Amino acid sequence: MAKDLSLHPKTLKGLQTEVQSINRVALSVDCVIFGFDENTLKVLLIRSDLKKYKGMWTLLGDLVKPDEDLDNAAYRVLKQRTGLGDVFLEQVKTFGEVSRHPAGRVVTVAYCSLINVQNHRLKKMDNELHWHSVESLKDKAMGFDHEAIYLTCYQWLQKRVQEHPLGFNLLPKKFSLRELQNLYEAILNTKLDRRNFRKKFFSMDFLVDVGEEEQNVPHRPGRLYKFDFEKYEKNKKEWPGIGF
Amino acid sequence: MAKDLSLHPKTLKGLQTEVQSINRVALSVDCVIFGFDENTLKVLLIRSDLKKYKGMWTLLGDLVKPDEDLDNAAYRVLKQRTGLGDVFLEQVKTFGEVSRHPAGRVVTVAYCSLINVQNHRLKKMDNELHWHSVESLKDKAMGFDHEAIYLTCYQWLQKRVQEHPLGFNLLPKKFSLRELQNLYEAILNTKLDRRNFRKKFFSMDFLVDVGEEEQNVPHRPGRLYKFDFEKYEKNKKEWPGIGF
DNA sequence: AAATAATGTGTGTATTTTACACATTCAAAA
DNA sequence: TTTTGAATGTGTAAAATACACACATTATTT
Repeated sequence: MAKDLSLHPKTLKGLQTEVQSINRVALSVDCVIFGFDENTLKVLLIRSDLKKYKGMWTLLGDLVKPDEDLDNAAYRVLKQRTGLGDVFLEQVKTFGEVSRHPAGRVVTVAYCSLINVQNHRLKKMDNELHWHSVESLKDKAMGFDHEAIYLTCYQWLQKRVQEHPLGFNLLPKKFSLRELQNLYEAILNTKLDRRNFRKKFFSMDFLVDVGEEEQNVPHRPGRLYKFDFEKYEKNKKEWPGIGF
Repeated sequence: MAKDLSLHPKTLKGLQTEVQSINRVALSVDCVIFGFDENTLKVLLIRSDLKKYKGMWTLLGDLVKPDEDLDNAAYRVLKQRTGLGDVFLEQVKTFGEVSRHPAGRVVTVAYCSLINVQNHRLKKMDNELHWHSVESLKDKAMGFDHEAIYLTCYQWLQKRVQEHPLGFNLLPKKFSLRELQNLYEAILNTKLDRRNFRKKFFSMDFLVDVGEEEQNVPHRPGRLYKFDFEKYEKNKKEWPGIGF
């Protein structure tokens, strides 16, 4: 049985013995990558090659390297799979059940990423890399504990998108209010009132009219806006108030 | 350089090779244990014995054992130090910077715990185990990256306590509204209006009058209430609304 | 018995949310 | 060219919620 690290951490050498002992686990990151396309919220998955999970879908992940920060590992996976850098990425939760991985103890840190799929083609070298609508995922089986991880991240997104301006990461730089509303409706799986939605976002005062209009829409084009981060930082309210 | 786990996970045997390879790290849990006493929010810390952090304070933690779930490891640490079981404990964030630990790569999963210190004596076997007020911690140095971990958990608590009924875990089963308000004021570091606070909590409709009054107070005693979890579950609102 | 200090209850105002209606503009169809 | 359709863009009233604030009540202490 391992000695207790914190109860008797007398010397650095003693600690090093502990740290380098058998008391170690494999550590991975798994990315839940969301995209928004055709008014649908989608998740990027790859097919599992493992016999045990034959035909099932899994999140994109990899082992964390010994000299690699967690965030960097997640960025690496993301870049590797999508070719995209400088995208939204945030740690959500760590899953460490002993038997969650058939190959042994693997603890995984789940990340949520939001990317703009506009003008983005997946690298088809990975021919089993596909977008799956959140809707369709209800009926699909996922390998490992990836369904639990995905659900955690999806619920995290649903909550988070209501209290922080994350959603814009899923849209092109310039977007119409209709697109923004479609996004929120897709994420929250609700219908929202168009006028109140508009009023809400204008009142928060971080949308800037870029003076352009939608192109190639089969109806009256809407104005295009961009999200102004500085304005948001200046005006954001600190006190949400108690309520539950 | 390690092979990519997800790009080529052909066989279980191959995976096992990866998982059991050098590609492993030490994993620990660290608990930010909050208590509420003398109208003050406090954190339980131990003094570091490490030379590098001589005299500094650190969180309570330990290495996760190879056959131990993360949550269980945190529970174990908590039980070991406080003697308490069945207490509030929730995972907050994982800290995995490569050089965060002087003894080598140690990734740690931070947990936040809320305990009721009423009628609770610390096990003085650990004579360097002490409560520290959140206020006093501003001026104290902490070892490792524990200040960052503590701050993350404190901010997490401040946000969380406003949207979920966590606070009750810091109070005795029966409490007065004044105690509850003092708790919120301590956590949020604000003054709240007594009448509106009262109205707020009564309107949420999960406080049950236990028909008793405060004892041994030097003024008119207040009524005692308890938190009714079932009532909360029934009445809680689902839609907080967009706003940031 | 008086003074003190906290509990317990409203009430009016401001702010925010919600429901809802109509005119405008562009594109496509006639 | 005109008409029609469909979505954009704006406003207003009612309802709900948050906020500021005052006074009577009750137990303890002097």
